[in-house]
Amino acid sequence: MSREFRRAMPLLPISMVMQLTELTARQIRYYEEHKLIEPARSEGNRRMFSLDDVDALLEIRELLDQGINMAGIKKVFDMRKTNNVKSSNKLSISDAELRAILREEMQQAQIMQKASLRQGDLSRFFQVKGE
Amino acid sequence: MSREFRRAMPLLPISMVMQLTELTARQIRYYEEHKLIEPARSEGNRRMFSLDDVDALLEIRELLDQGINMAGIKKVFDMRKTNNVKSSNKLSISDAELRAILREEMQQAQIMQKASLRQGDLSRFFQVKGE
DNA sequence: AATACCATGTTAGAAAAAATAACATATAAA
DNA sequence: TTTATATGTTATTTTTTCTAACATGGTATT
Repeated sequence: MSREFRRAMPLLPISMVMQLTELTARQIRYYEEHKLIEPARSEGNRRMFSLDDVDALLEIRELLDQGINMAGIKKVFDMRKTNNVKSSNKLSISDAELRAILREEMQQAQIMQKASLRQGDLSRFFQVKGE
Repeated sequence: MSREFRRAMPLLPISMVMQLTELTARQIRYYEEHKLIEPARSEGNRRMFSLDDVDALLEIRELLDQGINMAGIKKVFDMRKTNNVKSSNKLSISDAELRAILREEMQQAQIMQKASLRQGDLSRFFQVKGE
């Protein structure tokens, strides 16, 4: 419980998140606008991000790199959310479904050959899920 | 590599550290002046604190609460440092864990102290959207 | 081809946070 | 009492972040 709490704790200013995710402030705010993340706000209205937020942003970046657009990313996030509710644990069926959606979205997106950066996972810096 | 690296990573602005430790900015800077902590600096010269820094500050606060003055705290810190080098991990690790536990308990206490929403755990510190 | 939309860049102006530095002060030590 | 400690307070400047608006290159649609 407390580990989850820590990961959900809003601690980081946007500058740090920019560095960790290699996203611009504009992008981060845009994704918030589209409800992909919902960072907390400080008293003075500054966004404060949790490690969970950073995770989400890293995943967004990864999906973007794969040529998936906002609509697709939203779908992926929604599916993940509902899947988590149902089978509170790891995937297998959900994984297959997810791949299906990904393929679909990738087709529609006419992927261009972007050198696929390997996913910059938070595990470089933080304890993730397992530990 | 990762665990220590993560905990040593400078992520937090001073405002967060103030809330986590319940120390004033003045105090935190004063302890830095006395070399009890050495937070990193951002490009623009802002102090960025690691979780290790927060740990140290929590311990400082604890010792202060016990009536120990700066000189005493310095000594304690020095002893711990040399102990870490000499008797390697066994002692220091358990000690770090102890502090971690203490911190968790504090957090838990803060949670309990207030019936809160899932993301509202820190709502005395932050204004969370939709609250 | 022309148009519209999407995701992001850029810029301006305002507000908040944080830095340094100086001076103030209550308590403890000498 | 005088001095030293540890922290408060205030002023000023710099950095960071915010919102909002407009700009733009690439896709998709018509």
